[in-house]
Amino acid sequence: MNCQSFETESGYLCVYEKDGRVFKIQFNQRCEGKINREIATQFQEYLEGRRKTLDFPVEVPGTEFQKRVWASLRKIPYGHVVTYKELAEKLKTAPRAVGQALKANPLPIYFPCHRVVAKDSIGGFTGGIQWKRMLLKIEGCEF
DNA sequence: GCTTTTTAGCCCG
DNA sequence: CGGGCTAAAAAGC
Repeated sequence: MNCQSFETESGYLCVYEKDGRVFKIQFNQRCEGKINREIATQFQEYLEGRRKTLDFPVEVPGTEFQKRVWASLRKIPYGHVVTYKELAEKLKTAPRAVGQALKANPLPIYFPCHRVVAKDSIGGFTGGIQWKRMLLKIEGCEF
């Protein structure tokens, strides 16, 4: 596992890689370099199973609805899963709309969309269902 | 702008 | 399995 941080024209970028797959994470301008390295460390610790929550300030682009859904993801406890339907009921919307919003998740792991599964299956995950399985496994959740 | 299609779901027969 | 429901976003007009 490798995790690095860079400065780019639009903000800071954190890249982490495992098993040949790459996640790229973009941060807003307000993140200090010091905080940025701290963030990279948080991701690394999470992937090694030594950290349960990621916590740092971030601003992501999205509609009001999407941001509301993403925020709600962070209330799902570590190692716990909910279904699209349960989340939809909580947010007073429809399961498919939740799926749409999760698909647009700009910051996986920080917004733990892998903790949302379908009623009778694991559901989807952008960039590979293997990631979802792996992340759940890290959290000790066999699915 | 307004209309149609698409979607990481779900339920019923 | 196959349709019908559904809300949001994207694509089409």
